[in-house]
Amino acid sequence: MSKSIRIWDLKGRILVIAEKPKAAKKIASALSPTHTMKRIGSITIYEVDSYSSSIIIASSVGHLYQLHTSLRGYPVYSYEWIPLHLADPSKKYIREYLEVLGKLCRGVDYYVNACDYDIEGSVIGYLIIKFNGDERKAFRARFSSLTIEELRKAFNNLTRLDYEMIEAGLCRHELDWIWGINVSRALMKAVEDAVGEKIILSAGRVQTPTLKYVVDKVIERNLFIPLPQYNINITVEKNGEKIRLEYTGNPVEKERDARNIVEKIRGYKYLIVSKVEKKHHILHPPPPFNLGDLQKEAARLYGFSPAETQSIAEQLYLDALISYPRTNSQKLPPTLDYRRILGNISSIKSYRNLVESLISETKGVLTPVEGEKEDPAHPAIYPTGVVPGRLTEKQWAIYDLIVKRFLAVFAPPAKIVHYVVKAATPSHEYVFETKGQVIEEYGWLKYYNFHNYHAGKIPVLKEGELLNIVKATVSESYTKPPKRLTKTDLLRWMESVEIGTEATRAQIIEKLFERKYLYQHRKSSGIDVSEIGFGVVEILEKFFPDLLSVELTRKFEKEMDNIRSGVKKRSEVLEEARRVLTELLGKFDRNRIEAGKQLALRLKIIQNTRKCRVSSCYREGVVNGLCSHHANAVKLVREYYSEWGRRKDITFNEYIDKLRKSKLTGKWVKEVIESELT
DNA sequence: GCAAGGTC
Repeated sequence: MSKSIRIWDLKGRILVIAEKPKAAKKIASALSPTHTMKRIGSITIYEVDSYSSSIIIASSVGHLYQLHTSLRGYPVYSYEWIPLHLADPSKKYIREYLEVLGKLCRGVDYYVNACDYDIEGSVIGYLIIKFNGDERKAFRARFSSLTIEELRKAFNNLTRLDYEMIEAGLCRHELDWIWGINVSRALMKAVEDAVGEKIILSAGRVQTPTLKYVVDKVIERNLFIPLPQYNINITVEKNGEKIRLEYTGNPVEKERDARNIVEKIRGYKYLIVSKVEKKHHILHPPPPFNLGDLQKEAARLYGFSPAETQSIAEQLYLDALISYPRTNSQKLPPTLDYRRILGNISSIKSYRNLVESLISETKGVLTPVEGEKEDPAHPAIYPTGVVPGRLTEKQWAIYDLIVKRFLAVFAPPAKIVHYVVKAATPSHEYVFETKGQVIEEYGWLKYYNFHNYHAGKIPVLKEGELLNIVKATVSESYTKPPKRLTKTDLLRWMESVEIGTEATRAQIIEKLFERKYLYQHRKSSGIDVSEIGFGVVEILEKFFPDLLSVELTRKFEKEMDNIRSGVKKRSEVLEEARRVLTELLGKFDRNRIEAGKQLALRLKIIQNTRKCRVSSCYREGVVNGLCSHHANAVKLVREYYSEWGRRKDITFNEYIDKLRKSKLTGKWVKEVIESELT
């Protein structure tokens, strides 16, 4: 049945189900400007009557059902959908929505699933109709934005229920559930069997690759050995003004080479300006915010965690100050009345001048820039124009970012000059330079004033000019370890490999902290991995390697596509997953006590009889009494000595002493220096 | 109790 149908052709009572209250309201407005509003308890529903039908628009609040099992132990493959408030007491507001929807479902002739048009929306509406109504009398409305035009089109082109999407969505839920629940239970049971303690551990398709990403970075840092390198610094003079130039060949690897270069330079009295280059760049405004971009900016400017920014944005949304924040889109709805919003914003004192300036600068022609990213259900984040009442300092900070970003998207580009001045020795053997950038026109930077561009000056130098050398020196520096990751780095990584969603990424990062796999490093904004964090990754690497890589997500996505295109059935995909898991869990069981002991060691519940010789280490000694990481550190310290020797005259003992005193040396390297090499 | 996903 590919034929579509108009909602107005249905006779009798029709229930339209939206994904959330705000969407229900927009749908009601699109169906009829004269719709009526009714309250049942604390819930609002809308009614639209025609001569032959009565349409009720009601809303869900996201998922109302959750997968659940009453069985203990693993492997467990039997589960059912139960109301969310029964599974999670913190969600008790769900109950009232479910009661209202249940009652409405039982009193109508037709159903329309008008949840967001994606696999989750298909599941949300389907389960409500399946458990409370009659899916044979159900239709689907398909729209990609909540504008009046799109909505009207969707309700004039209702199709049958989209079973391909529903099946794909149900399958995604079930796959995540059987992988997550079974492997989490296996980890917990292992510890319990080994040492009799109940500790909450978990693993999953999104959280585990994220943990593994941090673990790999921390291993790299902990094993880091800095290398010396040499910079040549030169100061020249012009009209009594001193200018510092950088050697274009910096850094130099060998100390002797650097000293030789400086000796030669000192033999010359002056440098010749060989090139003066000015490049004009146009810097276009950034696109309007999606949630990820907002989280990154709030972290960069105010140090807010992604979860905190999300929570504040949700509060602003519920106060109607901003549009829906859980969006990936960098595009504004073309039908939005930008002029009206700007007018309202200008009544806020701190924005009046900015808005006036924007209107005059653009001559009232408001064309927003947009980014590449899209979202099937929502546009980019924008201020609604509702004037805020009292806001906390943090709420104000987020609101201010959103308003200023919204202003900036209409503003003209900024103009920047990049300059490079090069000067060489008379032999042209050695070339030095000074670079910088200067703002010519502020453009959008005036509205979104959160960038460090300076209106500095360009040094006035001409090609062929001579510059007296006043100083030439060598300075020693060291290669730097990779930076500690922050929560924002994790969020950015999750976005880049496309795991998790706008709504869940920040929560999943927090979950890794709740499990105590990760913790905040004391003296920096960075993240460190705990012993149990390392331990869980090591055990999973051994028994459930699929869970550590983002490839599992890619595999799920392919299976969802197969289901949507009819190539595979949900039951086949689940059958395959059960087969794989049963085998892996079986192998795990045969090694469960040993795995449990390894985890218990890291939890410091038991002591290792064959502990690594490094006193602070809880891992097992496997190579000459050292754990694999510390053994690796010893090997690296020896290997790096030859590279240090090539760069600089130094004895082994002096080298070890340098590493011990340097802040750049990795933690495990320092530990083996203390216990093994002194 | 354990996942990941939606939204107040």
